[in-house]
Amino acid sequence: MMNNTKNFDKSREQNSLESAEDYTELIYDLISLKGEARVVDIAASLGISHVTAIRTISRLEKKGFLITKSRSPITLTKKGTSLALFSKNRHQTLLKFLLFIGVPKQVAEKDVEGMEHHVSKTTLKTIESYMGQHT
Amino acid sequence: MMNNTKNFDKSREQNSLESAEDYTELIYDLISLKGEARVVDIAASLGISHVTAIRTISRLEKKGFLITKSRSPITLTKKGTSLALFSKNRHQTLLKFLLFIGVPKQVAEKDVEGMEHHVSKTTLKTIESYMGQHT
DNA sequence: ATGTTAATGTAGCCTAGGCTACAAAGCTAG
DNA sequence: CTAGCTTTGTAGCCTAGGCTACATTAACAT
Ligand SMILES: [Mn+2]
Ligand SMILES: [Mn+2]
Ligand SMILES: [Mn+2]
Ligand SMILES: [Mn+2]
Repeated sequence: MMNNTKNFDKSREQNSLESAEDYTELIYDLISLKGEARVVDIAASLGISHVTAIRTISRLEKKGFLITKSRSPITLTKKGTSLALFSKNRHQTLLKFLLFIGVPKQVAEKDVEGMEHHVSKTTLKTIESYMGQHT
Repeated sequence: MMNNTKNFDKSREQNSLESAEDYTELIYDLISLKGEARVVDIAASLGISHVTAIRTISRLEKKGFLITKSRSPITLTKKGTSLALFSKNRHQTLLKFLLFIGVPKQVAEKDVEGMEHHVSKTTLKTIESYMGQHT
């Protein structure tokens, strides 16, 4: 107890990456599946208004994750693609793990969407290794 | 992919409970350990300014989790105590689980602080049962 | 008893993420 | 080719959660 300052801090810092992770992951998937990522589809997939999507996307552009061109589909930068791939992999691994220990699929899919953003690389590695040994 | 609207939604809704969970848990611990919970200690423990702590605490009071009295220590309502106990238990369980699968203590303690808020009751139960069977 | 320090509170500013209402641009059918 | 949807964009508002600077209150020590 007490003196967990750093843990809380980290938890909050990381939060600023959550959007980047969810958006890049989603944009990557939209491009794979539909050929392009449009604001409308992003907003629909995230269950938010297109206005909110536009503003978040514009922030992510400033941070170098993606590129927008007025009334054109959104594309990921190298940095954005990296983050998307990393996020997709982590999402996948965590989902598999929850299923592995017996969490029902519906629940696992819901929980992973939030949990994923707080799983460190070390924990991810540990999960992978644990599943490897317990098959 | 696509159509994960509800999962994202849930992930965001739940977010509004995060503060309540962290604050009630912390206040509960402060009372146990120091005999009372004061703004200064809450702010220090969370690594934020006392001003931010005061404002969040006042929001939590409006939501019925705690009671403040000018320049007096903070107390938890029944609702707040319930949430604290639930959060502490969930924190404990998740931490034990991460340690169980081999995550180093420092890392586990950091990750759990964020992850805990996204672990559903179903997943928590699953974790407990899994650990019970694999001891 | 009073001066200093510590704790609490207020004012006012910022960013991220939400929203509605409205405006403009672009596609698509008829 | 133009009328009407669809998509994108803008203006302006809100809340949560951050902050600094300053004010006030309470506690403590000399
Ligand atoms: Mn997510
Ligand atoms: Mn995800
Ligand atoms: Mn926490
Ligand atoms: Mn906790």
